[in-house]
Amino acid sequence: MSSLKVYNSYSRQKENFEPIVPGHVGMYVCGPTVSGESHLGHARPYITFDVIFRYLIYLGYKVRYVRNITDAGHFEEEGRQAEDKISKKAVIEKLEPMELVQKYTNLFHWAMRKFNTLDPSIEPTATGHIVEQIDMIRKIMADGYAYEANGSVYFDVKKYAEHYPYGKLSGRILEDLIESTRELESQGEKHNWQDFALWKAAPPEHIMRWNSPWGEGFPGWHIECSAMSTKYLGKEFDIHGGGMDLLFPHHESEIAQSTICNKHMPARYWIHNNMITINGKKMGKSYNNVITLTELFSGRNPVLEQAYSPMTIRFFILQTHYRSTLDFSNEALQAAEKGLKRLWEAYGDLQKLEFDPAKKNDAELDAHFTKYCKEFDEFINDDFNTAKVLANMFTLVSSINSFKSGALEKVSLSAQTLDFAKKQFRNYIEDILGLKEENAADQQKLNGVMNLLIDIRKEARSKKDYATSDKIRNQLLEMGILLKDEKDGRVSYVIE
RNA sequence: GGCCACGUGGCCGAGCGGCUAGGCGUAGGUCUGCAAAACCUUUUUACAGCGGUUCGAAUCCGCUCGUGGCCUCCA
Repeated sequence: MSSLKVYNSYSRQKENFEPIVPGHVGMYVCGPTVSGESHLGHARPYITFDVIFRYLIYLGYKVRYVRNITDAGHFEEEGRQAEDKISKKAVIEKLEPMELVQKYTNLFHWAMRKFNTLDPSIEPTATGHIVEQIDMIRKIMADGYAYEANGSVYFDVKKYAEHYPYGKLSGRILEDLIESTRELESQGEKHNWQDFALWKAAPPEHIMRWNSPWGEGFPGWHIECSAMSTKYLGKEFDIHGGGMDLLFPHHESEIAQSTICNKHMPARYWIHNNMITINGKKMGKSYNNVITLTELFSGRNPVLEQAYSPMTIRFFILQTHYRSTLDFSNEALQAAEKGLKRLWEAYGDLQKLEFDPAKKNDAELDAHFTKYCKEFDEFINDDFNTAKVLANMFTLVSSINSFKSGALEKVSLSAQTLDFAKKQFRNYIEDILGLKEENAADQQKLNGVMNLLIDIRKEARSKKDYATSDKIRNQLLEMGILLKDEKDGRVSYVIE
């Protein structure tokens, strides 16, 4: 069997995956900022890394998957006034900051469950690790790579770049950065424009604030991931993941901080997923083109022609390689919906197939099935190419349907091949790709059925055909569905 | 302006030097009281343009055009 190869953003090539500690994998993925509702773009990394997590487990690794919750909020760009997005919005909504954070965290978890993602092993919050962050900043200062200014602490990028390969991950050269400064913003209290904040002094109106050796303030954006990944995964761990848009400055800064503090590059393999676009543009708050997950599930957004179920979206994302951009469109989602349905039905049929010794074995067909099923391993090992795995499945779907329709009635797979195919399909569809039966999506259809029954019952009652009306009500009750005649004449139902 | 990706048949999307990607759609057909659904088959100048390397290029190199990402919060 082939071995796992992953594309490492740091080296810009595919590398054999070899964990630091045999049999164990530590993986850190940048989690959501819970200052607002998650949108389709956010679904991509968490589904992508869920498949990676699942596959590593499938391979037998003991995986510790750490995905943080950024609940401390970050200050805006230098030059503009520092502001904490979370506390700003909380004032508007008249909520406690932590209340707001809790609300969006819950919503995020709800959506992740809908997507059938496995829970991370640890989901640390930034606000819960202020102490660790302060400790880390102190170490960096003690080493002389950070300086204090008016209660804020900045990382000295220029000094770092003199000793370490700053910019390697994102393909940036410090000199270019200096030259490419488009606007001559005042660098203020920073020594150099490229320096980034480790700690920011909080202005009086800032609600989220903590005591620190440098006065009241809040942590800089990048330090939380360095602190939490170090705490739970160690000074060097296997995989660090996130969206491509985090390459710079976020991950570059993380590398710098951790390298100084821990005397070690934090991660061996950097894995980045590409963006989801809409009309060719990245989906993002600043472009004002987001479709939130609740809108997607309910269809309540003007650009949506219909609601799309979580599994449709998961499948849609898996049909593309994670490092390619993926453009949203109703047409593409609808194609995914139909494709998933076809795959799922054939999968069910396959599991029901029984070996029939009375039928003639077709060696060629046997080889065909074996080859295509074996290739699942090869493709997923090739930098998690879920698109190719799915393509192979669809090729076999035709054959499976042929068994069912009778076109291949006269022949049969060998017991061994059938068994292998069943196993591979189950392992990949359910365990690795994380697809599941979608009862929730059928809720709408159930509604239609119920309304039909309710109408029939109404008609029967109006004709005093109580035998029929009672039959409907009583039999539904036996199934656990209670019809309720409301006072205003409407009929509702409850599933018990 | 700097750095980096990408440009595949009606649409979406694999592809990493030779061998069928796949999905959706289309067109035939099977099934069916009718319809829908489902299923089968069909879709063999698709690879932005122009050069080059090679026995052979969508795939490597160069140039041109186009789109996008990062450089600022961002998955």
